[in-house]
Amino acid sequence: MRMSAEERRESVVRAAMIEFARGGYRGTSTEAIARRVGVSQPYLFRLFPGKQAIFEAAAERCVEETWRVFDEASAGLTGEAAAEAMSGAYMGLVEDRDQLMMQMQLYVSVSAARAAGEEEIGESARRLWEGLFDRVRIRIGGDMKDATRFFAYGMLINTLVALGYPQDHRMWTGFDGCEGAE
Amino acid sequence: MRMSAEERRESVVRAAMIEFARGGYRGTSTEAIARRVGVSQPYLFRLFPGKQAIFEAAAERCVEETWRVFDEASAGLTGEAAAEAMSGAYMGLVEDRDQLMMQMQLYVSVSAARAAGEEEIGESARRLWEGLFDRVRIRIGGDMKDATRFFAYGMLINTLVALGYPQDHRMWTGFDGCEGAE
DNA sequence: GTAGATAGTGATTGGCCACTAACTTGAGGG
DNA sequence: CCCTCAAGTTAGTGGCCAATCACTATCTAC
Repeated sequence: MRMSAEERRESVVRAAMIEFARGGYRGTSTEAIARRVGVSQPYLFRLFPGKQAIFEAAAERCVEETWRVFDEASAGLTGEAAAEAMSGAYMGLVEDRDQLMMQMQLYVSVSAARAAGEEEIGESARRLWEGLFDRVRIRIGGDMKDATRFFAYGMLINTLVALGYPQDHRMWTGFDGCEGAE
Repeated sequence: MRMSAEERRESVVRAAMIEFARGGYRGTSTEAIARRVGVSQPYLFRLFPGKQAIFEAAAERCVEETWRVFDEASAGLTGEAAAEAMSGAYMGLVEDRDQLMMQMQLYVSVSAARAAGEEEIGESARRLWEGLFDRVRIRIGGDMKDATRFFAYGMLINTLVALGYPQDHRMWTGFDGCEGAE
C-alpha cells in the first residue's frame, strides 16, 4: 500500500492517462484520478502542483510510449520497411483506445489553452510533437513528405477510433493495400 | 434586438460554434455563449432543451459548412481535379481556426460521451462523418482509398492547427507537391 | 385598446470541483 | 523505545455553472 512519492507519482501518471483519455481535461475530476490510483484526492496535490501538471505529465508519457511502440516495432529496420512495421504497430494500438485518445486530448487541450492565452503550453506540446515526428521521420528515411503521410494516416486512425468505428467497418477499408501508408 | 426564436437559434448556433471550438464542450459555459449572442444565459434554455443540444446543433452545422466549402470549391469538377480544389479550399480554412477546431471538439466529445456510456451520440456523429466522407468520395471519383487519403491529410491539418503551427513552419512543408493529397 | 402570444430577463439554487489546512499513521535508525 | 520524517487522510472552502422559476416587455390581431 504505502509507496515512495516517486512510485506514487508514477501510478498517478498511469491513472491520469486513462482518465484524461476518456474524459478530456475539463471532463476529468482529480477525484476520479485519485480513485483509480487508490489514494485520497487531496494527496494528488502533494505529488503534483496542480491538475494541469498531472495532465502535462500524462501527455508527455503518452508521447514517449508511442515512440517506444514505434521504436520496438521497427528495431533494425529503415525506410519503407520501418514505415510498414510502425504502421502495423500503430494499428495494433487501436485495440486500447486510451493511448490514442490521450493523444487527441493533448491536441485539443493545447488548442483550448492557446485560446485562453496560455502559449507556453502550446510550445511544450509542439516540442513533444516534433520530437516524435522527427524520430519517426529519421527512422523511415528522413523524407519530409513520407513522414507527413505517415502522420496523416495516424491522425485519421485517431479520429476513427474517437468516433468508435469497429475495425471491420467499411471506414477502415481505405487503408488496405495503401502500401507504406499507415 | 428582438428576433424570432428561429433567428435567435441561428445566432446561438453560430456563437456556439466559436465558443465550443475554443473551449471544448466542458470548457465552454452557457454563459459564454449567451454573452456572445447578446442574450441572457437562461434564455438559451428556452431555445434549446440543454447544453448538449446546443453542442449537437453546432457540430452538425460545422459539418454542413465544411461540405459547403468543398462543394463550392469543386463545383463542376470530378476526380483528381476535384480533390485538388477541395484540398486547396480546406487549406484556406486554416485561417479561421474555429471551423477546424469545432471538428476536433466533435470527435473528442463523442469519444468522451461514448466512454460515459452514451452511445447514441456516437451514432449521430458517425452519420455526420459518413455523410461528409461519402459526398467527398463520390466527388473525387468514388474510390475508397483516395477518399481515405484525402481525409487523412485533413485530420493532420486539424492537428497542426490545434498545435498552433503557423503556415510557414517546416511542419507544413510535407504537404507541398503532395499532389492530390490535401 | 386590449387580449393573447411570443421574446426576453433577474434572481436563485443545488451540485460539483480544484485546492488548502490541519491532523494521523507508520516505518526505520540511534 | 521513541523520535523523526515522509506518506497519507478527513474536513472544509470558495468559485463556477447548468438549469429552473417567476417575472417583464413587446408585438400582433381584432
